[in-house]
Amino acid sequence: MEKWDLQAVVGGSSNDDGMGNPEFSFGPWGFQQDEEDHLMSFPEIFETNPKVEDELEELYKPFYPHLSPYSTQTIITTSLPVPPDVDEPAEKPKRQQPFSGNKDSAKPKRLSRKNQQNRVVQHVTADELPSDVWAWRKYGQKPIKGSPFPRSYYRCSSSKGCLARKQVERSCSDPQVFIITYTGAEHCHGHPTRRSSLAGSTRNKSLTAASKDVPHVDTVVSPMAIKEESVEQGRVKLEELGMVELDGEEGIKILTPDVMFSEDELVKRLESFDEGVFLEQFQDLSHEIWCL
DNA sequence: CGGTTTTGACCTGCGC
DNA sequence: GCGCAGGTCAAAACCG
Repeated sequence: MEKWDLQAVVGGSSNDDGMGNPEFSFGPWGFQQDEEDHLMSFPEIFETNPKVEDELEELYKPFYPHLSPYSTQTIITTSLPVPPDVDEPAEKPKRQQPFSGNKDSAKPKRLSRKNQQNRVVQHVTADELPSDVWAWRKYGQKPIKGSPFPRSYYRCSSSKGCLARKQVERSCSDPQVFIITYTGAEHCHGHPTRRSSLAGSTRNKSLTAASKDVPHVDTVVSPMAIKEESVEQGRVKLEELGMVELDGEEGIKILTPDVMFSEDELVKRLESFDEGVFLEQFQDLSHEIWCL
């Protein structure tokens, strides 16, 4: 994956990073999805190239989250947002570290269950597993009583102080449905423009049972660093096509699954955007993805 | 080297 | 108070 950095987005919303900087925003804190059809079918491609189907399955899935008959649901269990509070996270009595000694009293403590009241729950299918702009690091996995599938625990790795977390588990009633629960606080930082390193992120997860149960969701690139003027051009044009919905002066809601290009390429494409050739360009992009 | 995943052990909340 | 289950830690291994 050299030429393109691709990122699929199931939900979209607009927000501000708190510093007055507008950004594209995706992820759990503003979920939206429509029922647009798509221009072409990746499964059709795979059917003609079965040998690489497995390898590219994870790649293609995010592009076409609507292929499944299921519809994504988002359940916000409480409407009260947890204020980002990095300096003073919800404190618990210090845990004794039996194997490391009492070596650290300053690092963030675990959140108590009572403090995880702000939960956003999404029910998605494997095809719809959302990939958001945040970088998540898996920090645990536990078997859940009553469910044959384990639950995986992820925390945001974009910023060391970020308390955003999510859990991914399969529904025991319908193994095709994944339950993604976002807990903790909102991200306390801007979206990562690029992952600092991909090391360790590409191991063959398909070889492990755990990964089969809970597919990994990776983060590649966000469009945050794109030239603002180009973004603005793209916004207007995408809105004209009904692909996005401008939300106020700065915000933008993605109404269709998105594809994130490399920054340079996206800028180029936005600058030369032409409705008339949009479909053709999309077909070309799909071909380039296939050629990876 | 710096990032990730894996995984067993430990901590904590909650019900009884 | 006890036990269970969920949530987290951190060492080890892995990867680019």
